Amino acid sequence: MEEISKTYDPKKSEEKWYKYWMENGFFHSEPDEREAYTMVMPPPNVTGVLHMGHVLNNTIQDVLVRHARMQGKNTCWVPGTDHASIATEAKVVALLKEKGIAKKDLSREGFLKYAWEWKEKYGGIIIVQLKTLGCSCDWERVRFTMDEDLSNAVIQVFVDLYKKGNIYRGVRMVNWDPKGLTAVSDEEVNYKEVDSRLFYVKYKIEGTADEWVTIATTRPETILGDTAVCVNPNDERYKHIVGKRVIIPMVNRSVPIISDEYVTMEFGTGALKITPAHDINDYNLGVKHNLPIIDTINPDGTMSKKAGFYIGEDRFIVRNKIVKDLEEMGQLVKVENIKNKVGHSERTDAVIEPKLSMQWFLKMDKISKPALDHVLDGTIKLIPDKYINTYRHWMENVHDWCISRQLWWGQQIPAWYCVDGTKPECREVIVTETNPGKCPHCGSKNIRQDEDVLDTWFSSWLWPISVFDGFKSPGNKDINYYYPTNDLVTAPEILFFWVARMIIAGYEYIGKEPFSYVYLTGTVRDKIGRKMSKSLGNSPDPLDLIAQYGADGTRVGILLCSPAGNDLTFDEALCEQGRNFSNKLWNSFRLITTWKPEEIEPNEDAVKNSIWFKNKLAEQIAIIEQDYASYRISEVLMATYKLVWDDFCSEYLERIKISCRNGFPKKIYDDTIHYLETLLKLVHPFMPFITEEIWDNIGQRSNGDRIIVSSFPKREIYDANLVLHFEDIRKSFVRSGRNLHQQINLPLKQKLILVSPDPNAVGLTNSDLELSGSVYEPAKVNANSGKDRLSFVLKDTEYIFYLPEGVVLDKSEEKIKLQKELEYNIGFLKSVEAKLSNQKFVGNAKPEIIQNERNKKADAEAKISALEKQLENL
RNA sequence: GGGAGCUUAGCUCAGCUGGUUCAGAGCAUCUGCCUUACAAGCAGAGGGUCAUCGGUUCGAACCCGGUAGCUCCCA
Repeated sequence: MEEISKTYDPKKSEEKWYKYWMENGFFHSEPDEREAYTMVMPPPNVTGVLHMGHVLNNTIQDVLVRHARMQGKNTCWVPGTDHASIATEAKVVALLKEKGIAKKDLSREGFLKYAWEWKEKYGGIIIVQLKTLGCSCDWERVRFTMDEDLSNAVIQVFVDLYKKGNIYRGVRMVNWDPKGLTAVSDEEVNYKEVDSRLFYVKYKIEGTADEWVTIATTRPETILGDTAVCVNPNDERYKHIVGKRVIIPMVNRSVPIISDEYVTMEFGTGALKITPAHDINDYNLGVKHNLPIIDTINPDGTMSKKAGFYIGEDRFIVRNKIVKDLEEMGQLVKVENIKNKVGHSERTDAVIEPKLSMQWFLKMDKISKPALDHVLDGTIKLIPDKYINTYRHWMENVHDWCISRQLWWGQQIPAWYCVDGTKPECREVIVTETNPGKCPHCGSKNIRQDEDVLDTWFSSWLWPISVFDGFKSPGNKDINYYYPTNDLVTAPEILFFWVARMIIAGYEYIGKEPFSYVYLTGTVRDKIGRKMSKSLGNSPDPLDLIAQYGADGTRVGILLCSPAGNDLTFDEALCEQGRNFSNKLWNSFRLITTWKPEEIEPNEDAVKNSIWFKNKLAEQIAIIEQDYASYRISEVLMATYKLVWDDFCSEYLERIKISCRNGFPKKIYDDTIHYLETLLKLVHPFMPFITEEIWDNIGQRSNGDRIIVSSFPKREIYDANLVLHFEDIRKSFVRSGRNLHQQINLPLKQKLILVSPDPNAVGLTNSDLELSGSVYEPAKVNANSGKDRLSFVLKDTEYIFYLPEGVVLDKSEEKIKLQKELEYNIGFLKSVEAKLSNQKFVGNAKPEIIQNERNKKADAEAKISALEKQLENL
């Protein structure tokens, strides 16, 4: 065999095995008689590049999929991308701008041509990047939310919901993004605390010479659209002016002073200016009090003609200008610095402008009911379940969903308007899947399709159904076999945006939940707790990490610290730990290859070591199985990590090295290979590449004999006492012997001479003695008596060692140590005795608990007497 | 303003039904080692008033209430 490199080289294996898996169709799924395990990937934005959040999310998915595959299930992990209308359109607009093309100079078709070109060229890079991470998706099933079939499904659903009366069109105050030039949903607005100024402006009361009312506002530019001033009816200060009118400065409009309990008396002056066109609360008050609406701001955030002043100038520039003008007019009373929360667009970060416009809405009250019920009744489980509260709260207070977006990139709303100028009485709205050609009401051919497209979430909420063509051909083989899917792995931020809506669609269109488990991952943060983001530049490039630590190392790095639902502060050192783990595994394999099995009988020591590890392995497999069942993925990883490193490498292999020093029995060799193979299987979901590589190297493998499709280790009966004995006796003995060496600064090579009791009597073996740095030679001591002695207590038995010749013991240190231990044990005994003499404890506690205390008492007493004897000996 | 959650070692987190020495793990730190698989390693060690105050209980990190700090959601 050629020499194996001292360190594991990920580059060689990663490309090789990914290609191999693909070529052999291990990722691909077709319905068959096996149990299905299905997962749909949360489709990343087509504009995106791989970031740490994706690494976390997709690694967890891959672990689940690989585990299920090894359990013999027919696994199908559907990848894909989301068209992300706002983000993508912004990207394309920016690219065109660079080329000197303005969007407004293009037709819809012309723009979409560029957009598709962009998508083909740059879109979905992220999907390819997932391959380097080792994701075992079914690439033959990759989907895009604007694929023809998926788009048709969106249109079909829109028409269906419209016909059911769930979709309506209405004027609403929407969150307008003046940069993206579109409405965004409530959920896409981030409220950020910012430093603002609160301006106090006085309005003259109509018909008086010098009576004024002072209002406070953070947005003086909206004064031009004021249509009332409102005070609290209980406010004594203003009772006398309710019903009078005030003059709005600059525009000199006369507006009423109204009263409403909505107004907080304590804020500002207690008098609130009302601008129904530009504030959601003002709008609601306006509706209530029948106030006129004056829209003074254009879609791009500049002042409109209706404002009368500053026309065409930006709202923020106007804010400063109007303040100056008001000051000159003597109507600015004072300015205060305050902090307030201002809505920003999640997509463009522009300050949201509340704006009235005609939008399409989906009624949520009835349709969302099953989605709430089935999470509460446990049909769908959220992991961790603390999110149920949040989910319920949202679903019980759900708002209608604004589904129209003023964009071109996306599914155009299938609504046509009759716009025939000659027949003004016909304002027919026709909602239908295909262009009706003419108005069914008046017969006019002058009809125009709605310009807007649908919210991207209106596509992705259908994802678990549409990727299996459940709308195009209901009841087809795929949808019947794969739906409901099993798990969904996603971020809590989109629990409502996406998860809740998928559940709604699932019940509405299939009558069944889209998935059984929702695993919510945490947010990846940097070392100082900031969310990792492109704009902050605080995220490492995952591809760099993979290049540096290997895909396996990176996967382990991100999972080491990521319990479900908790944020994780990512540190590159974790990937280093992952890489080191690869190397550990690699070297254990390298050690085994140096062994040449012989047809000899193993000695007792070797047999004992092997039996111990067999049982240890079984014990841990049971724990791992349990952890998988409860989705404690990072616990699975940690258990596996320690099993490989501590138990297999540090204990088992080290002992076997000793017990098989004089020839390697085939029986033990075979056991060891079996153990390694079992461990590789346990590790495989986390580290697919290195495990396949080692697997391939430790045997003659046929083409189908690959770890990726091997069967996951199953729970077996094991002897818990045997495992316990190893920890309590054999391991403790070794540790104590080593400690004694450390204490007296004696190298392990210089052996302590054990004189009592017989190690065999308590089940110690040669490897225990050697690892502890001792030999059992009581005969030798007779000649040496008088030498210094060391001792320790192991399970209430005292072990006495003699020092090798020429080594002198510093007794004082030893005494101090023993004294300390004695004191601790006396204290412990006291606490146990106190418990046992407490009548209430004895009367109330369960019998087994009391027995336990009695055992503790006996143990402590034995230990104390042994320690006292030791001290005497010194 | 309303609601939810969190606070355990220097860091990141476990701790499931209140009861074994239950105060844990990994990393980091410190000490000693280039011991023939691995220094990306080996062997040891130190480190916590379980945020805080009170209550329930024979017994509380765990259950209940108050307080402080942090996070998220809704307005």
